Order: sequence, then structure tokens, then C-alpha cells
Amino acid sequence: MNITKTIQEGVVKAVKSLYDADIEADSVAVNTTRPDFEGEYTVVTFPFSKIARKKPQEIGEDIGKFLEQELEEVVRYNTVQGFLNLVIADNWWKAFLDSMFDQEKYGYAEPHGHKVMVEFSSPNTNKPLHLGHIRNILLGWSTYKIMTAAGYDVIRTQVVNDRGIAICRSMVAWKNFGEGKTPESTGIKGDHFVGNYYVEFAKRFEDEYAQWLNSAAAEEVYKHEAKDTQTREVFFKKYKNTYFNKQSELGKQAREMLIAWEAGDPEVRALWEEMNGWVYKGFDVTYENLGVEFDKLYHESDTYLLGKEIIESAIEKGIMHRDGKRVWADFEAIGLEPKTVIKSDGTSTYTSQDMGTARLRYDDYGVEKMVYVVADEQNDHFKGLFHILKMLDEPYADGLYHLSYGMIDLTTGKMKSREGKIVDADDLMKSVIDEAMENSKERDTTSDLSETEQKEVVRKIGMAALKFFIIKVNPKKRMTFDPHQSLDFQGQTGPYVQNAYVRTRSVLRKAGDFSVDSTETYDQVKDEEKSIIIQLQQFPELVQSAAENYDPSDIANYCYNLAKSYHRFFHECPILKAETEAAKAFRLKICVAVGNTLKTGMDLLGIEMPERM
RNA sequence: GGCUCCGUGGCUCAACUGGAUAGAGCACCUGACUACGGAUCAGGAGGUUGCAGGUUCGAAUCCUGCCGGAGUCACCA
Repeated sequence: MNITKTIQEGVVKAVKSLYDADIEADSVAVNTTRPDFEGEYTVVTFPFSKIARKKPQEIGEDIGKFLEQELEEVVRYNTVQGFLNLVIADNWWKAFLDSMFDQEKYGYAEPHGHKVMVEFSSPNTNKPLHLGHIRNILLGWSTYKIMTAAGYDVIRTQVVNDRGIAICRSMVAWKNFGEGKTPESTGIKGDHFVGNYYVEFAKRFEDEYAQWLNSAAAEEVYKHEAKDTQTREVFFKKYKNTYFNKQSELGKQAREMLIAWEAGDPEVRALWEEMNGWVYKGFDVTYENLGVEFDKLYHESDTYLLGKEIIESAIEKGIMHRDGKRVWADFEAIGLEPKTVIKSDGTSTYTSQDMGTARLRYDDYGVEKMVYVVADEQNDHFKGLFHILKMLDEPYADGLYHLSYGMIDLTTGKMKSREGKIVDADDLMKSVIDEAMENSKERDTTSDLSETEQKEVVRKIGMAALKFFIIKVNPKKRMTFDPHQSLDFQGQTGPYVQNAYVRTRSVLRKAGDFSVDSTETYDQVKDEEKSIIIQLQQFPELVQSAAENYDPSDIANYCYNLAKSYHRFFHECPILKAETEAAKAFRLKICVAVGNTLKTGMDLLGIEMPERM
């Protein structure tokens, strides 16, 4: 039923019979025809000029004649230079539509049972989620959906970074300045509550540092440690980290907190659990609003000691080297600097932890693939990690993939949490839903629905706008987030796609039952109809390639283009008042097919469709 | 500075992986509703694809060199 393949195979036969040469079907380029020429599909014949030793245009004539005779799907052809344009028979359009229009899960492949784990979100537990997390979460979620559609058995996971110096900062700040307040007593969402103390710590630390800079001690340090070329300003900007570790009172408290935590101090552990608990409650709300969930959580507090035994075997195999207590890996083979894996105090690092959790996941689930959704600032880390695991011959090593995505810039510049230049996830969702509400009120198209139903519709619209705005961009590319544009509901947006779906629903409601068999006499398939069917035909393959390329933006752009074709069709072709019963039935089938496909397509992106809007 | 990635109308993004005259949306103009839903459609204007070479039937896409930007170069995660 796949017309592209039919054409490709036809061309293979043609080349064999005409020029006695063998070519691969996949290598035959079949494009959709430009609108200014007659035809729907175009074969590029330039590549055959060497084997045929003819001009591309003549080859086009040869192959065109052959296909016209051999393939019932091809009724006519024309050639323009090296391009052979084919006109496809009306019967094919009708037959294809019949084969798929009422499949609700059109595009889903048969499950093949291969297991894959997708890791995404993985936040620190010291502050609320922000725009960067949203991109990560949307990518992770749609990767899960798309791979499921492509037939995989997908396990969703995240590593919760629940320990370390960051959370200790929040803990110190709360202990010193919190006056025993809680999220309950203040009415602040847990993750924001804890985040506020993270900010409080930073602020107090800045004050402390600023004060210290005026002291004699600071002057001493500058005199002894600054390079000649360094100005005071440059030096002390860089020195801040060292100050935190050496002189700072707050820094000392945070570090002591971390040491006490690692020693299992009951009081510290209790505070840690309480504050993390607040954060989790907050995260749960955000995740629910984003419509995502996980099958399995790994906590860094449980896994940070893992990986050491694997490292032992790595040393034996000569992949890693011991240097006192310290262990390091040589990355010369992949063009990176050597990397410390175990510190000289014997404690583990990020790399060793990730080695441990990778093995743990394999032991837990037997996954063949692991996809890590992590920003591109960690490209080298994953390059190194995967290299080690491959050298160790881990059974899952060939299935490791870093879904690296570009960070988000604001129109005002880079996002920086320490400077408070962040876009908060909860605020963002609220503002986009509020905007949808304003729009909805103006339009007044759902006022006969109950208030809860209306709110539900508005929520779906707002979230669609936000999600689509982010997911439509190729993950690898850095993107600019313009709050003004994200609040737009017209043009290339989520609501635009939803609107196309809502139109299909509206027409089908009014059509009631219709006879699916009455399209036989329809013999005037229009361009608007053909272009929709061409796109419908591409969907299953697109799902596969989006899974292979780990690229949800492909699906988003597809949905937009399909919606666009439908809107055009809707204007150009009367459906309920079609010229004949056959035309009406044909077009209603298109409505069903487009509705189903848009709904599954958007679902792959984590976007819900309203029935009305 | 080394390595990696990226430069496409004023702005945000595409381009079937080397195919025809580089496509959409926003913003800006002009038109289309007593309606199968106008959150829509039709049309206009806007480009030397950062610059310069090269590879070939054909380059935004591949190669080289510049220019500009980002990331990374921790015994942090």
C-alpha cells in the first residue's frame, strides 16, 4: 500500500529491464511533485545518467513509459529535465483512504518487545523547575511516546539529585533564617519554599563576600595569589568559589552539613528528609500539570556510592589507572582530557555514579537501550561515559544514546538561576492558561459547557500552545524563548492544530452516520484531497524515523502541516454539502482520518485535544 | 588558546539528509463570514542561506580557510 515503495520498486524493475543494471530501491529518490507541475510524485533521474548513458530527460521518458504500463497506480507522466512527474490513479487515493481512515492508532507499529529506558527531568531538589526543565521533560516524554509507537517497551525514569552541597545550602539557610516556617504555615508550594531558602543563602553569601572584600585578609590574598595581569575585579570574581571553600562562615556550615549528612547524622538526615519531602510534593504538582509520570525513580542518595566495583574491573582491564586512592580514565582515544573517576579521598564522582546506575538499570530491567535526555553542556561527559562502558563490553553499551538538546535563551539573554533570571515552570503554565482563558472569553464558543468543562478546554489550549512552541524546535538547536510569542494561539501553534481537529469533530457530529461504501463513483479527487492523503500515507514512516532520530520536532512539524492542509481543504471543498453522495462520503472519511492522525500525532508530543474550543 | 556545535527575510523556525524557482508562522499591507467553527482561508511585500574559495549535472546541506556566536576544557553535578 506504500506508494513510495511501489514507485521505487517499479523504477528498479525499469532500470533492470531498460538498461540491464541493478540498483537499490532505497536509493531511488521519490519526492512529492512541486505544485506547478502536473503529478503527485516525482522520481529524480539524474543519478541514472551514468548507467544508462543517456540524458536524464530521456531516461525520464523511458522510465515514465515503463511505469505507466507496468503500474496500475500510474496513469500519466511528464518529464522536466531530470525529474519524472507521475500522476497517480484516482483508485489508489480511494483505496488508501479506505485502508486506514478508521484506524484509531494509525501510525503505531506492532510492539516488538525490545526494551529501552528513557531518563529525563532529573532535577536537583533545591529549587523549583524552570523553563529548561520543561524542554527536557517534553523531549523525554515525547521520546517515550514515540518509541512506544515505534514498537518499543519503554521505561520512564529519572535520577533525582537529592543530595550534595546544593541542598545543604538550602538547609543551612532554613536553619539559620527560617524561624521554623513550613510550606503549610506560609501557604507556599514546597519546591518554591525550599528554593526561596536557596536564594536566601546565595544572597547572604554575597553580602558576606562583599563585606570580606573590604577586609585586610582579602587584601593579603590579592597580594599573594593574584597574577600580575589580573585586575582586582577579575581576580575576586574567580576567587569566590575558593572563598566559599576556605574562608566563608556560611560555606563552612554548608560543607559541615554535607559531611554530617554523609556520616548519617540523624538530625541532619531528618531535616534533609523533611525539606526534600516538601520539594517532592511541589514537583508532583508540576509534573501532574505537565501531564507526565515516571515508572521508576533513582535517587542519587541511593546510587552515589555505586560504580566502584565496576571501576575495579576497569583497572584490571587497564582501562583506568590508579594513582594513590585516586582513579582516572584516559580519554585520549576520544580526544578528551583525562578524567578523575574516584577522588583522592576515595569518594566517587558523577562519572562513577553514572557507571553504577547504568549497570543497575540493566540488572533491574534488562534494557537494551538507554536514552539520556540531558542538555548539551554535558556532551563530553556522556562521550566519556559511553566510551568507558563500551570498553568494558557492557551488554547494553551499543544502545546508549545521549539525547542532547540546546539550552534555552531568553530574549533578554541567558537564563541564570543564580541571578534570578529564570522562567519558572509553574508561573509559565499559569500565564499561558490565563491567556487562553482571555481568548476563550472573547470568542464565546463554549459558553454552553459547564464551568469545569470550559476550564478543561482552556487548560488544554494553553498547554498546547506552550508545549508546541517548545517541541517544534529541533532538539539539537539552542532556542530563544520569547514570552510574547509563546502566548500566541494563531499560525504555527498548538491551538492551530487543535482547531483543525475540532473542525473534524464538528463536521462529523453534524454528519451523523454515513455510508462508507458509497465512494466508488467518485472520480474527481481534488488537489486539496490528494495532498492530505499523501501526508497521511507518510505518517507511519515518520513515526519510525522520529524514533530512530530521537526527534519529536519532526512530529510537531508534521502535525502542523497536516492541520494546514486540512484547513485549506475545509475551505475549498464542501463536505456536508458536497456535489455528490460519493464526494461527501470520501470527504467525511478524510475528516475521520485526519482527526485520528492529528490526535495520535499530538499525543506523541504529550498534547491533548479538546473536542470543542 | 584546544576540542565540539551553530550562523537561513525585522523576529521565531522548516527544508524529505545532495534535488526543481530556499518554505512556513509572527509582525506589516489587501481581500474572504446572515458560517460544514474566522483560534480559519486567499493574496502582497520581505533572501546573494555569515564571507571567500572548492567538489559536480545540481550545494543552505559535503571539503578548506576566514568572520561572528555558544558549550566545554574540575579530585562539581
